[in-house]
Amino acid sequence: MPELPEVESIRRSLEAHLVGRKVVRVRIERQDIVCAPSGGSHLDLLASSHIKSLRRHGKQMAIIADDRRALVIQLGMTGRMHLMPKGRHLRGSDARHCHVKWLLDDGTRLIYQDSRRFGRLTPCASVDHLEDRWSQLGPDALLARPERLRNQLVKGQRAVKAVLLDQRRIAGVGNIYADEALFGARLNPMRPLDSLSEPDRHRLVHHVRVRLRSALRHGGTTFSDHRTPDGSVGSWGSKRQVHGRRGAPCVNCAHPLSSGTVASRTTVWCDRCQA
DNA sequence: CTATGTACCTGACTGC
DNA sequence: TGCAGTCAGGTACATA
Repeated sequence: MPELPEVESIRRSLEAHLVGRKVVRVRIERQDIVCAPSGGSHLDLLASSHIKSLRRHGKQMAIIADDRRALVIQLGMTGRMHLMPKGRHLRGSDARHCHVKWLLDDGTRLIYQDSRRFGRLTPCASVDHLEDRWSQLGPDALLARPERLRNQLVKGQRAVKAVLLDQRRIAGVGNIYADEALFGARLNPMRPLDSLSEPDRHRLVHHVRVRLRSALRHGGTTFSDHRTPDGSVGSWGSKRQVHGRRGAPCVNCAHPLSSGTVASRTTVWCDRCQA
C-alpha cells in the first residue's frame, strides 16, 4: 500500500536505473489501467523516448522524457514497478498481473504489475500537462515548507483525519501515516479541523513530516505489498505505534487502543492519549 | 461546502 | 483440505 515514503523509495530506485535509457518497445497487456491522455489524443507510453528524470508529487510519480512527454504513475493499492535485468524473469505469483512492459536499450525490462488494478497510468503530452495535473493537489507533505502545510490545515469542520487524507489539502498522506501522525501529535482523529489550536497544527505537521522521513529512511512500510523495484522490502512496518494494533496496549499508557471508522477508513487511536 | 456511500479489484486471512 | 465470508485501502464519482 504505497504512501509517500514507498513511492519516493521506488522513485529513487527507478531514477538510478532509468535516467539516460531509451525505451525500445512498450507492450500494454491491459488497456483498462491506462487513462485517457492529458493533452493529446493518441499518446503511447513513452515509446522510443529517452528518459530524462523521475519526479514525484504526493503519491503520484512521473517518468519525464527528454522530448517533454511524461507518464504519470499512480500505484493505487497494489501497484509495483519491477526492474528486470536482461535475461531475468519474474517467477511464480510475481509473474501474474503484469499489465505493462517497457523494454529498454540496455535490455532491462521495466514492468508495471498491479493485482487489484486500482492503479493508473496517464500519458501527458508535455510536462505542462503534468504541472496542471499536480497543481490540483495540495503541497507535497515532504517537499513543502512546514508553514505552508500548516496553512493547509486551517479552514473547515471536517474530522482532522479526513483532511489529512484529502490529497487536495496535503499530498502524500495515506491511512497508515495519518493514524501514526495523529497519535504522535496526541490528537483524536475525529476532532473537527477548526477546533485545532495553532500548537496542535504545529505538532501535527511536525509528526507527519517526522513519520514520513523516518519511513523513507527505512525504505517504506512493508506489511504486505510494498517492494522497491529491485525486490527489496521496506522495514518501517515494525515501528508502527497504532496502525494495525487495535486492542493492543498503547505504547504511552498501556490502555487498549480503540478502533473505528473515520472518513470511511479503519482508524486506530488511544482514547486516553489522543484528546 | 461537506459528508456519506459505493464501485473498482484480488489476495490474505479467519472460521467452520 | 476446501470454501465462504471478511477485510484491506487509493481514488473517482454519485447522492443527500
